[in-house]
Amino acid sequence: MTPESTAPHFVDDDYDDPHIEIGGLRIDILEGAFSWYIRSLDSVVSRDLDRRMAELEVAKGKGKITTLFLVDDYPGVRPSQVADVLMRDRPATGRIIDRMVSAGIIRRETSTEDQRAQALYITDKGHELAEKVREIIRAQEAEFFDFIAPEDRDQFMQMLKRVYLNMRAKWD
Amino acid sequence: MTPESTAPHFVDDDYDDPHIEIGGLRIDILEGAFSWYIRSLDSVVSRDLDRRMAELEVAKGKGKITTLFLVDDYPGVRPSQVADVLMRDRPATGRIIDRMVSAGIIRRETSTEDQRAQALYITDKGHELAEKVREIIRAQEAEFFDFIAPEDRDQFMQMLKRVYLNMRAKWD
DNA sequence: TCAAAATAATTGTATTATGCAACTTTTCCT
DNA sequence: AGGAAAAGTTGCATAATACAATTATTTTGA
Repeated sequence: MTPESTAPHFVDDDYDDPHIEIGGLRIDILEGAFSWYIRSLDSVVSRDLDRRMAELEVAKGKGKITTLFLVDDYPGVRPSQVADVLMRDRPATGRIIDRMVSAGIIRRETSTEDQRAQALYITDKGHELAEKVREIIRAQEAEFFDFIAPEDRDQFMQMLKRVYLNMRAKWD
Repeated sequence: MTPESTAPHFVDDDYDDPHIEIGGLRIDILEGAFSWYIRSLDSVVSRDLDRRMAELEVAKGKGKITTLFLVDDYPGVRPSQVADVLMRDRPATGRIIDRMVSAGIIRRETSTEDQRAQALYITDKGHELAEKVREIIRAQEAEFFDFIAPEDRDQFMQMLKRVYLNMRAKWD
């Protein structure tokens, strides 16, 4: 989108500095741990996302956005399938769905094939919401990760994807 | 540690597959968003970490581990400095500290130079705990990210570090 | 065929996080 | 000295979160 020349460049950062210093404190111990970076990045990204979506019905917490998109894309999807994508247990998934149903975003029906199971459907309101949320996420990606140069962008994305897939494999 | 040849290799994965499929559902929409991967990875990593630390006083939630290490490494560090590292507001940080003080992990004193401020110190119990936690994190890193080949490991770490630093810059 | 096992989802419980706004106390600045 | 700034605390409203136990339905298999 933005020409590479105008965007701040990834390589400009002192990325090869062996230690990170914050307010005079060197946080050496924490470095070297993937988990620490992942968890720190998550805080910032999630908080920013919450702010951008503050007025929408799917703000706060992890799972609602993915659920919204899944139901929007797969009419009749079942809670257990959603739980599987979310890598969360069914109670947690069920409560996410509860709230979304109360908000009139999705609709719950009993599956015709299996009386135990439910089939989820998006409502008109939910579909509109999904469009808004997609736009917000696009905006966040553009504004928040703008410092990553296009080449590095692909590489970082591929790495995240690999780690994600391997982590899923470990999870199942 | 483990020789490269025995570890499952990073490059073996179908990392260049353009879409990810879970239980028959293609989650194309979610791909392309850094935030989605970061948030998903966080869930898994954090949950695993919580399990490993279930019996310890710093289990659950983000911030306690970093706080523990900071106080252990920097005797007299102030809550506001901790909040700065955590990128969290002071109430949140204060409550983390409250619980750690109650648990006898750290000690709170009024700073001698500034009557408004506090100085935090680790207790013997806290120091022991820090050692245990360091070991747990080492174990998690080894077991959880074992599929990343050594070369890729450095690369991924550098990328995370760059993104982290840029995100901090945006935050301040 | 019918009881046991597996599967789908809900409910209950206890703990914790989270962000924001309002407030107190102390220090800094001019 | 007087107001602004800074360090922490408290209150409040929402919600997430994991785990155990329960109900209802379907599948399995002897």
